[in-house]
Amino acid sequence: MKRCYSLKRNKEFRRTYRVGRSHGAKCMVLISALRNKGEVKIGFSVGKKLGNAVVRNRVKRRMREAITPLIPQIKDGAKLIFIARQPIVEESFINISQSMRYLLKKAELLCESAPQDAQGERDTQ
RNA sequence: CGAGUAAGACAAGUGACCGCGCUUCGUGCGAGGAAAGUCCGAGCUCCACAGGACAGGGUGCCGGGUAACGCCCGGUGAAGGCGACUUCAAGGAAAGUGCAACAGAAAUAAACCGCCGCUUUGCGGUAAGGAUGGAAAGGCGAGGUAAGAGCUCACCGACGCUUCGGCGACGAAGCGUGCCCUGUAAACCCCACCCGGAGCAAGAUUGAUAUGAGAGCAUUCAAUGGUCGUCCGCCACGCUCCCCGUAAUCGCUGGAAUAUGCAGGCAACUGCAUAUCAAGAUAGAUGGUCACAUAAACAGAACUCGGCUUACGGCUUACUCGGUUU
RNA sequence: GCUGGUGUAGCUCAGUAGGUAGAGCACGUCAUUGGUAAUGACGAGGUAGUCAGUUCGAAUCUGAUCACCAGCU
Repeated sequence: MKRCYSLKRNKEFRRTYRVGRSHGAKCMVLISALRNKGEVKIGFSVGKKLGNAVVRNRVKRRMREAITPLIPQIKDGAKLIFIARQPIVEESFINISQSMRYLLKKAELLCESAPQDAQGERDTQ
């Protein structure tokens, strides 16, 4: 995941929290806000309760790696925040990326196009 | 074989595909021994080139090392352990002040009981004995005495002096003093030495907003600020509350650097020569999936170094004690 | 990253130039009441976040460590 897709400023985080709608899964929560213009921006929030710095970094890295193949399919102007929950620490990579797909589908942020979907399927294998 | 003591290095690598940051654009480089805690010491930066006095803080056996240190090395002394070995904030209590609960006759100064003597409602001598206590007037034995007492003597301890050894802390030997002052300085304190303050969110440059709006106080002194706690001294200048705004670049990695060899030193460490350049992010990079029998502990750089402390995995070497066998 | 502060009974807090650790609320028992509340009496509950050190003796002094809280953009 390139740096330019990441959600950075505290202000943007606050705006997304205020405007966005939330969807939950077992190991993470998605907060999403759809704006008309702009690029896709994705932020990750990993709280201190999950563990020490090594654990938190690993969670962030795996979440970033899981979202990367999905970025082209996300609608323009989407601002996303993924909040990690305790079970993600023990979760396998495949489950993480599947639950991300599930959350994005639930939030209706994926573009509907068959070949990209097929690509996603191949990735999960 | 068991129990222990000390020291040391390593704590991940290779390949495939897909990624991330830096970039001299080349498939070049890319977390640790503790990156951690922030407990010390420095570099660097700014504040009056940091001035005076008083506070305040730190260190505290000796010698050496170091840019510096509260760190390290080698010694001395004390304490612990059968031992290998380990630990120690280890100056001064005769400069002064304070504190020592309870118990005990008595706690820093002694006569409550006891013992002895006498001129016996008492007076005097006496610290050998007396359930306490952390600490009770050097210990123990002999002589001595009315009873006792370093009163006298031997040994041990303490203190002082001299000589010798050592750079020194100190040690050894000899002589003398009957021994007149308990503990606590990690209580205040005294002595010696050290410390200006803040910290990369330091600070510099370029922008933007703009001398912003409202309320209160003051308009000579003063007050306030300029990074010291107080005073002096110096400089600047209206101050306080509240609302709005606060971006980018640099600082940012070549350094008391690392590796190897030689030399000096018991060692810590130092000198010389050669070679090398090895993360630099800014919501914060080092990853994901798989294979190699199998990757497992503690753990993630944020200005940089030197230490200390704490967390933790398996391994190697040397030594000590005990048991068994030869 | 840097700088401060706090840990004492179930809860909220006292107490410190070192000497048997206390208050209020809450809890238990008894009294009071026809019964409950309020009230009164009695009682239980702590080794002071943890581990070392100094001291005869540590909640208090010193060091290390753990947890929590606050401030600086």
